Amino acid sequence: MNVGTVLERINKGLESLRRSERKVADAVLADPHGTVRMTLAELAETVGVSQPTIVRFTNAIGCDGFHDFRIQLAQSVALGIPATQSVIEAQDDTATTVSKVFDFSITSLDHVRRHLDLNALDRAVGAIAAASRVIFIGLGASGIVAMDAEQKFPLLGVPCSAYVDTHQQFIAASTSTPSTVLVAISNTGRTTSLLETARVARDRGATVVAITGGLSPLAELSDIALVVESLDNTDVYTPTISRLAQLVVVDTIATMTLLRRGESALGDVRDMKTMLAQMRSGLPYQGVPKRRELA
Amino acid sequence: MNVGTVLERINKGLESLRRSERKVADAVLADPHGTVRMTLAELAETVGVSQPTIVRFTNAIGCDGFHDFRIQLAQSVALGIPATQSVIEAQDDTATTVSKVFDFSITSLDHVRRHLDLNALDRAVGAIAAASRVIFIGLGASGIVAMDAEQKFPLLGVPCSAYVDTHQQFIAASTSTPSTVLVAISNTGRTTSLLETARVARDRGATVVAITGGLSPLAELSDIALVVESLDNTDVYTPTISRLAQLVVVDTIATMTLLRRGESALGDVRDMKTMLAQMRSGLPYQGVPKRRELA
DNA sequence: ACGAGGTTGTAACTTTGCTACAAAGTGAGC
DNA sequence: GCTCACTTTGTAGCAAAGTTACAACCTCGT
Repeated sequence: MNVGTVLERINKGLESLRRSERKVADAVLADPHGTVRMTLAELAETVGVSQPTIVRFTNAIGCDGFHDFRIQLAQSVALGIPATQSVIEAQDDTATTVSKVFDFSITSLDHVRRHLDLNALDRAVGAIAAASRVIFIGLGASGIVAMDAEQKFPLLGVPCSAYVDTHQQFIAASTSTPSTVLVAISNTGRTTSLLETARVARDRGATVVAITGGLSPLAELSDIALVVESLDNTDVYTPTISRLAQLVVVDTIATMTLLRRGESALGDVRDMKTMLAQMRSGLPYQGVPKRRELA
Repeated sequence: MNVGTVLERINKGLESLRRSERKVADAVLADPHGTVRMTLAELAETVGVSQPTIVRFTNAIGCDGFHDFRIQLAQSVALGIPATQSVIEAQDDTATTVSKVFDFSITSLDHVRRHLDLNALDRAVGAIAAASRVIFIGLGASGIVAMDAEQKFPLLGVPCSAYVDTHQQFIAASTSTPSTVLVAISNTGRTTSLLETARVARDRGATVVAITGGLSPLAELSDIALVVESLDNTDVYTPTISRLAQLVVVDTIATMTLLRRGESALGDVRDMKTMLAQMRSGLPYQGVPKRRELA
């Protein structure tokens, strides 16, 4: 019952509400921000129904009284109005557009945060941490995520590479071994060439990890499927949000891998950061920094 | 006074609180999630102070009574505990680690959403929409953002390219003209080579847009500075969050550019999405789709 | 040690949200 | 087309929560 944010639940349960309660729902959806600051009496007044009706409404959508409703609504509003309930329009001014784009991004991340399969994540980290070689593949926006991963994992001592070219992806998969982990990134999970490549890797005994937007052919053929639901709606104004969530999932895997590697890898990363800061400023190489004690 | 979320404000004002109020602050920070569900009396009980003290505390941190405090705290908690107040630790289990990484990402985006300079953004969009050529440059994580932009802007009819190699960046800047827009992406805003390149473009009359993490040499020399504060803390476990916010800012610019271009560009994007979906599935090219009426 | 300033708690008060019950509306069956 | 059972909505009183005025208490300087 209580899955998703209040706003999502109101939308979903809209049909099963009584007529007066429906009026309440409409009023809340019309101005969620305003509703947060209202008292029970005020809301009843503006909607034009009695106070108990409001309370019954809050119960109907899975809240424990008006108090609980108000808090949950406040939390929902804090994240923003999700893309499923809002559209960017041509007449929106700058502030509105910025709000909407950020709202979409934040609510999307919140959604993934709630729905990520922790068990699958654990297994993916285990596989990557144990791998002799990690290959990230993706096309388009997912290719960006693959390249981002390629920047991150070598820091942790995991030898890895990313390929955003279908031929090179195929070649890499063809040379994989049972100790290889192939991370295939695709929001649709249906891109033909990527599926072929993943099959090749699987048949060569590699572990295939999929980062994908839902149940899909890619998810099915992979050993470990990380489903990152993007809630991308079809509106063309809506920027491609899926890649953000994918990036954060990759961040999470990287962080967890680092945690497993323990203090030694941690020290390496610290040294790297120090040296990188010097390099950026154009300073000559000054030798590997002395290890400070750990925090 | 009321800048930032409640949790941030509590942390900042910690010193200026009375002793009993300080006890309240500590209790709230120790368990923000639990505090949200508490009543005034309960909180007073658990902290070991009187109810009016709680109320005075809420006023001290800029809330209008306990009610307002609870709502603001709920909103703060909904976004998550920011990286400035939390550290990923080796003993964290999977669920905790995931929460923390997502919390850091979401609170960071929320921070940018609140602090983005809308005026600068407007000017950046105006410049890009009017440009004959747009060049995105960045190194490391910011290079990823540049490449992401390169994927997005051509869809809007803006001719653009991204360079993640210092030499190619320099060459591109050297061939820029007054109708060129150079978007330089750098979290530190201090990387020597990037600064040199930006200066070249500026001296050739190009418009330089900086996407950077704070006031920095890069921000100073650019025509339009988009400051995207990242709140990256120095902890090595903390993944590089800056790039996420940069990506969303690029998304925002792209969306606003599309809005300015109007219906014609919009139709192009729709056609592209249709054709791309076919191509992904391995279907042969079936001709440009007929334009449907607009939503 | 005494008193002024600031700090904290007590108690009465106001507002707010909840619930039992009554009234009104709705629809099926005769 | 009327009646009866059931659902839906509102009224009114009540319990609980938050607020405020004031008194007691510390604390620090003289």
